[in-house]
Amino acid sequence: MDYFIDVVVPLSLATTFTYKVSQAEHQFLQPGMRVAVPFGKRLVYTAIVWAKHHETPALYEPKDILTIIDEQPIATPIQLEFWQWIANYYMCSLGEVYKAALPSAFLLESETILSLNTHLTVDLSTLTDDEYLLFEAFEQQPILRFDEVQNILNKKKVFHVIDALLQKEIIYLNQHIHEKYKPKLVKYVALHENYKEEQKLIHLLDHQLKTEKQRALVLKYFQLQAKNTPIALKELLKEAEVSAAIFSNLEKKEIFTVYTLAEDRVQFNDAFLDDIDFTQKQQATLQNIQTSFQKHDVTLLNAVTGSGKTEMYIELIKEAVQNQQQVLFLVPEIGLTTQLVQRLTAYFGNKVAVYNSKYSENERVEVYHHVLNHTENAQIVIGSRSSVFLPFKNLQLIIIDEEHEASYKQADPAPRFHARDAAIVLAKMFKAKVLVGSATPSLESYYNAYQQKYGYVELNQRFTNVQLPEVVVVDLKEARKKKEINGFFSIKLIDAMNEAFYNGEQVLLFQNRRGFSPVLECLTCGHVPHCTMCDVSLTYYKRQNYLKCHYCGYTMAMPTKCHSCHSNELSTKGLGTEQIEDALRTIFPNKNIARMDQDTTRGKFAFERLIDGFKNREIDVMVGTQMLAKGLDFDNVTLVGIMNADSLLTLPDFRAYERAYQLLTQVAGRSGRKNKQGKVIIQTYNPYHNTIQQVTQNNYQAMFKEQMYERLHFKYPPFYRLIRLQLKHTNFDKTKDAAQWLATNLRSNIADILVLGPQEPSVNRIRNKYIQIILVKMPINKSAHSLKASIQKSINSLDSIGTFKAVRTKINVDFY
DNA sequence: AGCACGCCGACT
DNA sequence: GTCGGCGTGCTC
Repeated sequence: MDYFIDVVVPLSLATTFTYKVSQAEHQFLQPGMRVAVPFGKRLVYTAIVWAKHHETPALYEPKDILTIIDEQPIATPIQLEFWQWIANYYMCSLGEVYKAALPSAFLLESETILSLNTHLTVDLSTLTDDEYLLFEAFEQQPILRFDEVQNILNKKKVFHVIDALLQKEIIYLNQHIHEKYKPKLVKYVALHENYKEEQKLIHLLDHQLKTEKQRALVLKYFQLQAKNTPIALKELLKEAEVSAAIFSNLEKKEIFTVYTLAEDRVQFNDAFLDDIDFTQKQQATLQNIQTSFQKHDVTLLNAVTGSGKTEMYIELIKEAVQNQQQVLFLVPEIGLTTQLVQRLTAYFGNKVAVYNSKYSENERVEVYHHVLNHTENAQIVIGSRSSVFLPFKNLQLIIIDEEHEASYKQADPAPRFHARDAAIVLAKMFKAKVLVGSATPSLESYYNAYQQKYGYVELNQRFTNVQLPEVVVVDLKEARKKKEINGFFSIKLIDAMNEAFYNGEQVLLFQNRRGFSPVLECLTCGHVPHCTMCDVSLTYYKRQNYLKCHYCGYTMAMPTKCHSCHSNELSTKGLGTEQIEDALRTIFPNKNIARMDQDTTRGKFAFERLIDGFKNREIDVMVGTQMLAKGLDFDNVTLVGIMNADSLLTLPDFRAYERAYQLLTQVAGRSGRKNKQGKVIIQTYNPYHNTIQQVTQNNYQAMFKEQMYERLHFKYPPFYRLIRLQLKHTNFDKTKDAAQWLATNLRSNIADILVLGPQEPSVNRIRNKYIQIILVKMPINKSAHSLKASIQKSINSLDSIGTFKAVRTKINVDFY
């Protein structure tokens, strides 16, 4: 009998691949274990075992695997089932899910290593120039990596040179696989065994220590030893306040020895438990959630900002933790959750682990292992969307905070999954409970609650007598007419800022655009500089004095003359955060002004530094983009200004009004503090716009009703499922023809769906590739599964047409 | 997705 | 003649 395994390779390929194994290997291997397999001519991939069987493939000769990597599966059966669901639902390959699901350090790199055959005398006259050059390099250094060869020959295509040397047996080749994960080693200190006996110890203390510093070091050692935990060298030196030189001296004299242990990077200080002071209202809400969980697996918690949502979460987590269950706490963007992590660790100490892409690979691997082994150290995982892929064993509670956030939906690369929706499916597999929370729920979730598919709990009272802020709308047209305006700032806004400053309070200003101004225009001929590779105008940055593309990052120096007519009358149009910052400095020259957007929060701690500066009240005004809206709690902000609400209302997106409502409400929620009502000023040219009115009246219901009507009428979610197909190619006509062909094919072959387009997106060229969009809508009550299969079929036919092969199709299910 | 292979035009 | 550009096909 022959033995085979089917494996998933980390590529975007639709099928699994079959390899041959020995009987012993077959017995040992289980689905979820990693194996290294040869793939194609010279690649090695870390594949994951999907299935075992005895069916000999008819059409090809299976290769053998190279090695087994794991002793135990690193993916659980539930995970593999979950991967399959993601691949089916979001129409992508298992390989793409596999790649997204594991920390990339688990996907071992294959590295080709070339070594010199030292037993051979080489006839140099038979070598070409390149071959000779490479041979010389080998004589210097007998082992070379592939990329080193590329450097030596100073070109990319080096295979033929290597091949030639391989043929002549001058060099040989071996695959070298290495784990990327290295545990961090920490040096610990122990007294040398010479001093185990008390006699000698006394002798040491009395006679052998020559200096005060040496004595201090040894005494501190004994002091720390009393705690009965390993003593880290670093800690000892710090506590004793001596330098490393003094220690190494004692080490040489064989008084101390050093040993190393692997240290977990992910460590927090011990918990200090604090009882939460619950208002009656909160107590009742908690009760309501628990009652709702008895009937519904998913419950929506609609809680206004500042109502003590987090305390509610903590209580629920406490219960799960007491029962040894695992908890997943999903958050939209981890950079903004430092405050949350601090609060949870205060209650649960080391039981809390954080999992997100901003942490290092090694930290991710550690959390993964902790979850896999169901250790205490990761009973509660706070994480961004990728943490739904962790290898949970006993997951019983999932909390999804700020559930309406669009960043839960992954856009690129595949799998283009929605973490909220995926988490709900995952919960079903575990029979776990899900709490989705928001102050401004997504229409989808609210509708689910409305239809009683989800349970629903409301908490509409703020925690500590903080009233909801007063919202004032300023009509910019009117203000301009009456000359009640100073640049971009209405007099009302300036007055309110002055009042806040007078009271020693802080101000947040929101503007949806970064840079100085999004358009540079020639006043003579109207020419606007565009990105050379994308169909967008370049954003002007005054500080750096350059123009930058927000799609591909291309920059060019600020022109002094118009490229088209050489006029030097260039003017900026439109408003970005940088320009507001500048204008503020002229109006309030002695106030501290800071800016928070993608451009100022680069680097690991830039964000924290800004937040800390603001918290410590070193900053009077913070100008920022959406980032300001995301769950930051400042206790001294009494005024929030929205520079121009219209930019939110004119976005070409069926969710624009919903998003505008959510964003404005969230930003507004930053205003107000204990015992003082906050103020929000919204500047707009459309003061009577429904959405603006709904925000000022804090009327979610009205927004919900209006938008649901629109969604039903124009056939959008939650009544219809959306699948967005994007076609991309360097040739405009080819892209368009392919899109036309596909749209026609979809229309004629699939009943029950609506096909819109093809159309060009508002930015129709990115990085020199043209884009066409087809939007497929299907009624929510039709079986999505078979319709998706038909769509896939159409795309496959497109791929099989010669001229359209090079056109890339991206599928985005539940497009956001 | 990578990556090799093969075909074609552009240069030492 | 070789180099490198791009289109095509394959990966167990």
